[in-house]
Amino acid sequence: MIKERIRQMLLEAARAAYEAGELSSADFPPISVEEPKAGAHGDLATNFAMTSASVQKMPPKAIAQAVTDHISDPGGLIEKTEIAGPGFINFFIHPLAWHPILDAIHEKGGAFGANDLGQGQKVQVEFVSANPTGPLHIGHGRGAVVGDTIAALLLFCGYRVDREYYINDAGRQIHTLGKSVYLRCCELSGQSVDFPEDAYQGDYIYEIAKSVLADQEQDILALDAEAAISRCARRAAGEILEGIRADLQGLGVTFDHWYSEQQLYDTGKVQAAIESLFQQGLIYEKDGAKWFTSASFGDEKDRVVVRNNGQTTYFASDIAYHREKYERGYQRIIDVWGADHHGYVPRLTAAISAMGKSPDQFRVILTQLVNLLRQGRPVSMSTRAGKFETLRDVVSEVGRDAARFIFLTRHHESQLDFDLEVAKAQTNDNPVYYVQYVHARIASIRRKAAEEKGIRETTPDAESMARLNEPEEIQLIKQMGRYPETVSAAADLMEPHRIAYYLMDLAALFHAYYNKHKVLTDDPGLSAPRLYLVIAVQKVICNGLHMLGVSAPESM
RNA sequence: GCCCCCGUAGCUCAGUGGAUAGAGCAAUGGAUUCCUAAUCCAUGUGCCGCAGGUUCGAUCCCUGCCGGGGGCACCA
Repeated sequence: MIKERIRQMLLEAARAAYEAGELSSADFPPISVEEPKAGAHGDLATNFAMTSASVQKMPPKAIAQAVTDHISDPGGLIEKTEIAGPGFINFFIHPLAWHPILDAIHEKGGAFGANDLGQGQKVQVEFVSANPTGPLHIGHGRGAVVGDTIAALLLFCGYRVDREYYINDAGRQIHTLGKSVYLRCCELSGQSVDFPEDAYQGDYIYEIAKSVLADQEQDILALDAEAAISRCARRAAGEILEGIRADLQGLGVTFDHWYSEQQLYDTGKVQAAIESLFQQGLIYEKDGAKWFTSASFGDEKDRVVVRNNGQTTYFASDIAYHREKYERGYQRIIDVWGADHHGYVPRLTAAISAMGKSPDQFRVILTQLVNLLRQGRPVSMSTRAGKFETLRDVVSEVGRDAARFIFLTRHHESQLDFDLEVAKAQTNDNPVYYVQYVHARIASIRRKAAEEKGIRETTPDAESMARLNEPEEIQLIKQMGRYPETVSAAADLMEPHRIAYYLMDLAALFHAYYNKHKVLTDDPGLSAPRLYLVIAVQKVICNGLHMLGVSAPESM
């Protein structure tokens, strides 16, 4: 808010300077006002003079001088300005000018930092979408948390957001799953079976086989093999999906829609999508297969949608699925995938271009892989042997809050080392507690104020607010003032880790303040504004943690 | 061979064109009669992988190379 006012003042000053003949052009580039890294350079600074140099045909320092000479500051916001370096204009803001941020936080509460970037657009975030052929692993957990948090950010920024899970319940993998279960059923009933290597090896297959055998309604072994496999497949996919749903719920992730691939086939939407592309002349036949001309939409080659054996590919149903998404009225579509699918992006983007949708209506977020460690050593993740640490195991070992926070302490396109021991440690290696502790500490102060000190939570008058002038207090307020722009940047760039880092920074400032200054003093005129300050901190911490799906405890 | 991600302090990582590149961990020393020590304070370390280019200005953008990881089906 202060940044915006400075920007306005600069613009008016530039105009005034031009009218006074001190600038040669009224053509001003967009004015950027940033916080300098070094405190000695003031609270805010602009490079306006440098970016205007070529238009004005003047040295940056002369432009800076002309502009600063015409700055009008009736509100007394600015303590002083200076021209420095190659032509920066630095602003030193009056410390008390930051105080309105506190009022905004108290007024808006949980809505502080929200904006209307999305303007009510409908957006769908599709994430996880793991095949229901086995339990979720840690990598799925990362995708789940990143997707969930991106959805939360977009919601906070004025989008109408739906979270969706796409169930790959059609096709070969499901058939393989059914076969795996069926063979285990046979094995458990004493038959000797040849269990193929490409079948699912995990112990969970035995569990499902047992439950199939325990089902009294129908003797699976009496059916012919294909019918039995199909029955096993349905049953297994259903059970596994239930497990996935439960695991995600354990991570605090829930979906608005679970969308079935099989349903796309059952309702003829896959055929319709292929037909539509064919009508557009974008599908041709070659070698007995049907190809989509993805190369003409930026992919490196054309891709098969119907194989020469008549079966459609996964790509075909994905085209149909995304067509369906737009038909459901989503203006923006976001897919969160594991980075191992990155090669798939160009062809789906091609398909979406063929639907006449612009690239900014479709975005794929790729999450890089997670290395699961224990005390710095890799935990074996041998899928072949079917033995691996599941997401469920991890969450139950380290807890939801720590798991979620750790997933968000890296840029999603960086690989992540997830160390189980670190995740459990209650040290600053594990910053979730560091941030939560702020919330708990302030809750404790508030209890103490009410119960022992008899200090009421009020909106202090101007006179007592003026006592909120310690450097640590101003720092805290300034940091809280950064929350709205952090939220909009995180949403815009779909980088939820920015919120996590923001919270760690805010927490550090609070802990330092807490150690240096007492909130509850014998001086009511001082305690009241300080209480007002720390309650604001607590609200912002709570907002941010809530955004990340992490709890904000009253005590620890 | 082609594509994607990464390369920043001893380690793990922030830093979407600005001035003197930051944090945590690790190391050393200190702080608790006082609102929760899961906290704080002090002490220092960098050819921002390399080489070009664009720019008034590059860790950031472009090109090439080097190193690490992942992906390249009429599989999903």
